[in-house]
Amino acid sequence: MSASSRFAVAVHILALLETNANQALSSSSIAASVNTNPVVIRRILGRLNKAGLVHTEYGADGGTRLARSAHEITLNDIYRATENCRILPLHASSPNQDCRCGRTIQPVLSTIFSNAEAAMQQVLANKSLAEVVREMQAEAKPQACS
Amino acid sequence: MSASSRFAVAVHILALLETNANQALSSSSIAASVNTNPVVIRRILGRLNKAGLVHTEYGADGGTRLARSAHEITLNDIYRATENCRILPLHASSPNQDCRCGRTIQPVLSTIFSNAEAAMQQVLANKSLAEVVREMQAEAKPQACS
DNA sequence: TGAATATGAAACAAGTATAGTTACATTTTA
DNA sequence: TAAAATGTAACTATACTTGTTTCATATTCA
Repeated sequence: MSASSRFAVAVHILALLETNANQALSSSSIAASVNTNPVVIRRILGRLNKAGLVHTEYGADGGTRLARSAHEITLNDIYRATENCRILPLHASSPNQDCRCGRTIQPVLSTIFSNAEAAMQQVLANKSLAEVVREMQAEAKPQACS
Repeated sequence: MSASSRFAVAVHILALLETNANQALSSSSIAASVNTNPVVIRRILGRLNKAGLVHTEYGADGGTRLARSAHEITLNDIYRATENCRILPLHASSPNQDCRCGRTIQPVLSTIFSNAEAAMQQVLANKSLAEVVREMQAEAKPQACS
């Protein structure tokens, strides 16, 4: 029932693009930060491209940049670009339609599951990429203690 | 990772137990409504048993009953009993710790993902099994039209 | 007591998704 | 034209879920 790690990697990629906004980054250089294969990065960049979150250029000196300001990208934008499925799936095979319970459970659950997923996405929608980058910079600094 | 339908099936099972509260149900009869194998049902019942949501008895005339009132069982109780993992996973392998972004992304994401998951579970916690059964009964009746 | 009926658990197969890798065609720039 | 980059296909390994068979164990009742 879990999502994939694509979402986490996608946020990582976009945070990296934001902190290096002066240049286009290649999939290889991104892969070095994520610690994985460049093709894995390119697969995720393909989704982010299709969603209009990044802009990629071919060729020598090519690479990827953010397509819009980090203030205008929410984590939910990234989530929807990278994950396919309902996070709370219904039955694998259809319940027995000759049973009253089997007939009625799925429409009821479908509504509830949609509401639950919407609540999760609302939290993501309230967090921008810019905020994430700011929190990462705070994380990098030593904490003041009392 | 493929998604698990255990949660949906577990709600189905418990709704069936509630609507047949006068008798203990065998895994075979439950399986007939869910349209699957009795062993699949017993695996899920094992989790529900461990969580204290149902009570199972061996032997002829055995079977499973709700361990407490349907008003006192929330969908989040069922969710936590049946699903293991974080719903929004972090990176599959640890990012590059020599990169500032690689070092700081995971603690930041971990907090955000926890908040998002908590919002989802809050929706589930606000819905009792009794409400689900009521909605299923409403679903079974023909709708009045205007 | 012994047959019948349950559960619990182990073992296995099939299906599906992810993550990682290699390889190669294509595009762009110098 | 060479170099550097993307996009994509194909393959492997891994992991999880679902479904299935099998069998030991517990309980009830004739």
